[in-house]
Amino acid sequence: MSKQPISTPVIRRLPRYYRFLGDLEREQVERISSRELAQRMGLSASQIRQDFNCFGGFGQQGYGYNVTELREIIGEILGVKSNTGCILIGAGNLGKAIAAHVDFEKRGCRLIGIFDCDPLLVGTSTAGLPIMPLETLDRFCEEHHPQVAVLCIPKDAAQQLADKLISLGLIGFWNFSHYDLRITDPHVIVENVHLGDSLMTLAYCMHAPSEQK
Amino acid sequence: MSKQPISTPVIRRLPRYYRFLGDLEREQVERISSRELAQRMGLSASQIRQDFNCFGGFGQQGYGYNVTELREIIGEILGVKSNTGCILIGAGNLGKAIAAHVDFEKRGCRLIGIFDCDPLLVGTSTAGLPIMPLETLDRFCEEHHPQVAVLCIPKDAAQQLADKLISLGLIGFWNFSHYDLRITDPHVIVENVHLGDSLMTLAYCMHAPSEQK
DNA sequence: TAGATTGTTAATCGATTAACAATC
DNA sequence: TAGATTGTTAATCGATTAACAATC
Repeated sequence: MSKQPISTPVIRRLPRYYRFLGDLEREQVERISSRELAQRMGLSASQIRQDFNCFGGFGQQGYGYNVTELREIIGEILGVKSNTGCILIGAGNLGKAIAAHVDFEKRGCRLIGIFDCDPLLVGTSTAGLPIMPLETLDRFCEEHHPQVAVLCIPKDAAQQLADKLISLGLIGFWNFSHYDLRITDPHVIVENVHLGDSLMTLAYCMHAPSEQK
Repeated sequence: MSKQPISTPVIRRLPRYYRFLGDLEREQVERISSRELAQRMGLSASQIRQDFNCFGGFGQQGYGYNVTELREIIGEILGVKSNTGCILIGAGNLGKAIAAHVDFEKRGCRLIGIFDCDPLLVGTSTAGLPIMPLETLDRFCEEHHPQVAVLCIPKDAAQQLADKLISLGLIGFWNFSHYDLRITDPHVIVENVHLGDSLMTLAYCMHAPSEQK
């Protein structure tokens, strides 16, 4: 379907398209033109058409795009129907909130294990899953072959744990530790989330000479 | 100091520079060249010099940059010494985790109030702050003039609440609701955080034809 | 058919990279 | 001084925007 690799900006816009199309579906909008969608999303119509045409022509001249159909196609591209096994490591405040708050299933993921090294947490459960001791991680991975690890651990532990997880076969990291993982293996994908950076950006824009985004 | 507005990509890199320089300081590195820093951060040396020179020349030819000095300057630019009053609305899982996990102070912000509409939560406290009923929001804002609202509320409540908060004088939103706020007022800054989008991007990259970032 | 809107090519804009003179 | 590395200008690259022919 796609001939040349999709650029990062396009990829990052896909989940947002998917979200907006979901909203439109809920509003029972049947079809939408690139112009209308652009207006809603604060993008340009050109950009939207360019983006969609990275993957093929989903629209119809003179008509626009069918909302349901388009949403399904983008969902397909994003792999929302897959079932990627995820484990979460670090069941502190943030870990628990992510386990409870993020709808993994809707995004083609399934949270199958939560781990922590704190004996006080081990045995309790979050999001319907028992928190397991870190010592059982190896065995768990051998048995269940999770692909993604959600890291909610202190920065000092991150790199070492990531390396270990790679050796256990993990190939994706959703990293909330305050540390930028640097992985050499090109097959391993890392998504670093720095909430602090996001807050600082907001703070900067609020006080910058001429507020910009 | 700055003549023309700083571009978004540059702004988004500033907190990351600040973080890495903090690491270097902790490692007691005194000076660093753009080349070395680039290597560490996975950027190009050119880009780093360009970025810094948006704000003025902080380096010294033949020497490089003084780590402590540079970190202080970037901190200054980011406003880490300011004291922006923040309130958090929605003390569910995610709200509590953010209150507890994000170091507001280190980023020039101060969390001064937490609100929720759930009577079961009101009266309890998180991150050393009592959770207050939403009915007291107006009064609180009139008294304490917070500038930033952290929104950890359901998507349906977001836009309406944001509008109300703007009328109460708030000018910045750190928005975790699953809804892209669209604010017309150019003085109001919005930073939308979509954790779900981030997870989807990761999932896409893991399964995309040729994994890219 | 006429009107609308796409898909796609070309033009523009902006960000990154390369190069090098300035200078510590 | 010679070597190193910045600050800054020019060249390149890539993403966004504009334009328009194709077509529903």
